[in-house]
Amino acid sequence: MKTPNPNPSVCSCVNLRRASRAITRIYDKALEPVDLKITQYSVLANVARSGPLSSSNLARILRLDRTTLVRNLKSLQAAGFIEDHPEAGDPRERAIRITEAGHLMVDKARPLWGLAQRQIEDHLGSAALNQLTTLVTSLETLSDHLVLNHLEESP
Amino acid sequence: MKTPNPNPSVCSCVNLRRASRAITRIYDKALEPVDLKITQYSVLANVARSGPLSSSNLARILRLDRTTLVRNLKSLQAAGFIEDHPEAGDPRERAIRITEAGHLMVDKARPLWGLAQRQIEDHLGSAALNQLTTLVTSLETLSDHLVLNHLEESP
DNA sequence: GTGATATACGTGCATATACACGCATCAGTA
DNA sequence: TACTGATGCGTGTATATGCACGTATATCAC
Repeated sequence: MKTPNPNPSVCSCVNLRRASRAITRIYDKALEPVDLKITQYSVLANVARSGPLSSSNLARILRLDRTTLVRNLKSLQAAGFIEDHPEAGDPRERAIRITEAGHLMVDKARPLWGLAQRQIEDHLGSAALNQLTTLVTSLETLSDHLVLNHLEESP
Repeated sequence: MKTPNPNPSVCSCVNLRRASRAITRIYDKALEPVDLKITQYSVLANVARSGPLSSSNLARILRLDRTTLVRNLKSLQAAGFIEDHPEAGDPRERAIRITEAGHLMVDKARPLWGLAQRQIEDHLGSAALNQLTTLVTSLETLSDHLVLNHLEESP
């Protein structure tokens, strides 16, 4: 008999990371038919919804490190799902926009994402999902507080 | 004015990944003085507690892909915190054990980990932490069900 | 206009994550 | 004994994550 399902850790961080890996497996599996990962679908769907925007702004929306996002965009660009053009106005800014192929892919992937989402809802229940959204906000707030406190070094 | 704190996503997976990144920042920041990441501390503390064991067994305990663990162990081994020796008996198995330096590091890191843990407990409350452990178990069970269903291909 | 500060962007580096392979060995079986 | 399936292990490849650093440009104060 092998170890079937080890208990949660005493460490909240380890538990959250475990939960994150588990749910990622579920969504990645659901998106397998269109050869997308949930991370890629998430970025693509966001660009589709928001319209052209800079990588910095997109990173802020996704709460993702800007440089991480830049690399994640690379695979989507290589696949032809997004474009990256210099923007008129501020020459530093570049505008990311979705392509026609990108739109088609989002339309194909959305129902698969919905499948995973429904599986999660059915299995966890709406109460747990609400608690999850609270958890995200709470942790991001605390993180901002603890990690980004180089703002008030009262001179 | 910049976007301070975007709302949670409609996607539970994206939300959990965001939460995972946020809490990882908090613990990594706490462990900064000893130059360890929470992922490394987690592995090291587990090896310290469990005693010598194979990478496969450790991966099962941590609910981590075995090949992922193998690479994570590399940095700990390079730092001299763990050793990896062939085991008597089955020549395929190798036994991972903590070194003296590893023990010292765990002792130095534990209070820093405890600091982060307490910050999380204070900020989230014990109810949320209990819900989190439920969430982990629930998601891992579902994941095992959905992803590892190559066991019953009723012949 | 000049200088300080903030912002936008990319790259180098290190680590984390997991799937697909291949190799070696063990254990059960014909 | 030879075959077969299960198990333990490592690597190749791809993606994800974030910090440190450097470059270019805008903006504000003077």
